[in-house]
Amino acid sequence: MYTRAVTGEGCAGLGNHRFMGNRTTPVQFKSDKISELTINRLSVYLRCLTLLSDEGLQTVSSQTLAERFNLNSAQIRKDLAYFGEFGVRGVGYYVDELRKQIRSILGLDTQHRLVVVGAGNLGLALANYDGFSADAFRMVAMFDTDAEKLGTTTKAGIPIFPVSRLAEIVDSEAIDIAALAVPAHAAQAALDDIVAAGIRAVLNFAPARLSGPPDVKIKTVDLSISLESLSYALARPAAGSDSVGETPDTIVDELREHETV
Amino acid sequence: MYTRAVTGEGCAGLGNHRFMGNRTTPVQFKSDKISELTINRLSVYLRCLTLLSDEGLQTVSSQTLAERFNLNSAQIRKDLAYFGEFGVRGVGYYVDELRKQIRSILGLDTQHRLVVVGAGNLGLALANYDGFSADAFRMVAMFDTDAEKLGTTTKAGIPIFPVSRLAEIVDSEAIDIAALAVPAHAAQAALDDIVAAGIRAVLNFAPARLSGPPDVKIKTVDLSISLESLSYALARPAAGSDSVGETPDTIVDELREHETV
DNA sequence: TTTTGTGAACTAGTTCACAGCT
DNA sequence: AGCTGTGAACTAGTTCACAAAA
Repeated sequence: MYTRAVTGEGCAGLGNHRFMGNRTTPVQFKSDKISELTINRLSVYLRCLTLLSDEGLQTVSSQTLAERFNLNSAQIRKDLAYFGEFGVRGVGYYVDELRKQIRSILGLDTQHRLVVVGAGNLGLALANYDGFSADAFRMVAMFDTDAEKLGTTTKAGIPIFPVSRLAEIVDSEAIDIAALAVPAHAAQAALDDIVAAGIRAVLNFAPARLSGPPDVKIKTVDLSISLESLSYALARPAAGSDSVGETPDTIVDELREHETV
Repeated sequence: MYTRAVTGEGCAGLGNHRFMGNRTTPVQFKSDKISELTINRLSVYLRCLTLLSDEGLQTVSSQTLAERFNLNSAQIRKDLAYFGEFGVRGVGYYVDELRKQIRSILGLDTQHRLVVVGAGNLGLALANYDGFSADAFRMVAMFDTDAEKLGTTTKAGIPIFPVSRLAEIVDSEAIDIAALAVPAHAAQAALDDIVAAGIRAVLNFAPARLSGPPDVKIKTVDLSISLESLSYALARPAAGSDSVGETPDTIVDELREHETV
């Protein structure tokens, strides 16, 4: 059901930003519960727009954007419409303006400070990973329990601390987000430490179902599940070989409450 | 025209298709088009069952399984029912029997041989990652274009070859699956090489939309999108603080055809 | 014109609730 | 009795198609 937003009541004022949010909440939303799928697509749109911007494009229609990147134009419009009226009829969207809006919606206009818990292969790779936007995300520290690793730094110079100092450093370094890269059996305990330290957003790489308070956002990236679904696809030569079967993107996922394993 | 960009998985029911798997397809399926969501949950169920098996449990009902691991019992039954009748009324499911069935469905009863293309931080971490079941997945080789890395091996002893030898090694080593861990701008070219070498299943870590033939299964794990959705959650203190908001799982995702960026 | 924004229609996915088997 | 397997009901997400704006 289309919440309130749809019933035309939404004269919440387009474009004007009310500061309801205390912290950094620039854009006013028309609807409350926006799907994770929509949010993920926003990231995709942002990436596409950046490419177009680099090409020097000033404006783009949902139609063109969709054709260029194999998206659905109605979906683009609908996704954006949840957050405001960013387009101009007869023209399309102003590329740089829309990029700015999406960055704002996603909270990418403020910098997030990250730590990685678990200095194994994956944790070290994440800490040194240069794939995400450096101005929105800054890697600050790593934590591990292995005495040999403590006091050292990664190749990129990220220091490694004992987990016992997590709360202290989260506080002093204003850490926002933690990536959890410990073995499955240690994941719940590590998550508890992370939550106790005051972090409310966790990117979990442990193949485990974790439980945390409802206000902590846990996004799990499960490599085993991903690989196993490839295994399934191989076992089934079927697939959509019949038609143009396309499938855009999709995502990872998130969960909130209780959860285990 | 629906064509391109769709979601979930392939196009809606159009042509009927295939026959069941020829190769290693032991279980007979009742339905053709099974959702990616269902497949991902199968992996979760398998993990849960393994835990129960380790605890010595012989049988388990969907009810018990759901309570223990915060799943939905009707969904468990429905997911399993797509593939056969594995339960016994009045009893539940035989744990080890069901594990075997799920492994078979997911193709985990045959070993898959993997390569990683891109020997950067992430690629090396993947090659050495010990998180996935060693008997279903075997890491065989890595590929890179950086002359300095060639001829060396990873900590775990995986050799690194030039990308020019990809087709040769895929063939001689019977490689099944490739993980793609190169920078976004090089991803499409690397995918083309992988496809040309005969691989039909790719785990893509590049934050790029890739295009390949329809019969090649590409599963993208996009760390940037994951992080950005956490950023969104932080920007919006809201969340489901209102209710017991639960959100089961969800997944990564997959795509098939053309795709860019 | 062109292109947005959006109700309505449609499709996919989840949960309910119960007939029927053990 | 206990529990599966499954149609039916419901909820979520996507796509259509068009009125209204520029």
